[in-house]
Amino acid sequence: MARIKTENNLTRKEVIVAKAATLFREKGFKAASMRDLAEAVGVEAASLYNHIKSKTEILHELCFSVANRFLHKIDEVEAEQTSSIIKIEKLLRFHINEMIHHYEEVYVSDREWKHLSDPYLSNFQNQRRIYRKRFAAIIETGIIENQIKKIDAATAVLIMLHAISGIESWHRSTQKITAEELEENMISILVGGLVNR
Amino acid sequence: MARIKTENNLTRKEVIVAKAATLFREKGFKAASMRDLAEAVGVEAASLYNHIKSKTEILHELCFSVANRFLHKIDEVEAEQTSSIIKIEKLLRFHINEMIHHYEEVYVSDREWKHLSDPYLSNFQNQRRIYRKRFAAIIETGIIENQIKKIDAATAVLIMLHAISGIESWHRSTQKITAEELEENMISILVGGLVNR
DNA sequence: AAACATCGCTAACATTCGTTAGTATATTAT
DNA sequence: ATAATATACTAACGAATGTTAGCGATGTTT
Repeated sequence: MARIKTENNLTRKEVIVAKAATLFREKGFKAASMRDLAEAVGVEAASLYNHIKSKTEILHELCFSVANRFLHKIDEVEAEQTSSIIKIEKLLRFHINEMIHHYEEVYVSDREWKHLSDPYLSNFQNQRRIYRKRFAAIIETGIIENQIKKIDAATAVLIMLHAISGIESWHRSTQKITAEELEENMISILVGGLVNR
Repeated sequence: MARIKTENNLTRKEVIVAKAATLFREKGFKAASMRDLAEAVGVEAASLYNHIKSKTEILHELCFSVANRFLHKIDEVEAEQTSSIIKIEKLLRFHINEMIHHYEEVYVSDREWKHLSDPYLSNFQNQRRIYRKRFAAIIETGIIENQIKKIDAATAVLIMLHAISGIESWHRSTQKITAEELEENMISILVGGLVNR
């Protein structure tokens, strides 16, 4: 009888969620069926329900684990006694590395959260809105201190975050530059676009 | 008997495709059903098939009409006798305005092309790959001519294109800056991130 | 080895999906 | 007015979906 293999101290549920992240990224949440997921895990569809409550619960787990990591990071960065530019660079580097090393989860959280259902949906949207406001506030401080050129902070945030989601293309490309090169290139362009000179 | 209203010299098919664009953006291609679309158009689901061949055909139409506009534009820009920076700025402004004024179509083409089926799928992917290469080539020329800082051109393209897709957030936000302000802010940050100084 | 909990299986369910067939009703052309 | 065409309707199809019930197999604890 097939059994879900658990390695690296992962629970069976965590194995399912991880496989689901890959599948949701590849096909999209709606197009990925529980039978697809079951096959990827090596088990029958019904067996999944010994470990998870529903398909949507998997999406919850993915979206909120990602959101929490970002919220935790911005807490940390805000508390630091550094310039706005450095704070922004730190946040950007965190985003970039999350997108590089936790590609599937971050991507799914970014693109498929629409399929969450209330109250999780409004909750997620709120967190997201607040996160962006806090990010924008850092930029605004930088503008006041003349480190950053006079731009609309909300627009800047939107550019930064979406630009980073472009790492998706990097993952799928055949001739990749290294992760380090990618990070430095992105920082150079994005931070370079902000600084006042 | 309900009839599809056609205004502005649009065919009934074009009305359906336009409504579909809105629906596909809101719910995603897979989650938007033909019955949803029928309701939006004000007709029964089966009636749609007097005008379109299939659900996927609608997606074809959307994706390729958008892709063709961009290909046409890059043809035009490449032929001009101007600096790389100006060419890039022109392309960016075109992207920005497409995203502002043909939001639904462009967004859907960008996010839902995965649900195309072969041979349209590979065709679309090819066009996309070629477009990005041509965009990157312009950037590389700019680097050689010392107008643009030494960066990986492919990464720059990826940042630019994804950053612009962030206009999605602008559309959904409640307190919008004007379209003109948005355009100038984006150009300032994106072009500012490229130039060699 | 017995008892218990965990896990996976088969079978089936109610829905929803895209789509087709066949027919009725508008609109346009003769 | 009549014929021809375009468009909409109702009804239904087969396939795919998420999920549940019930049972048997496996693993763990006593």
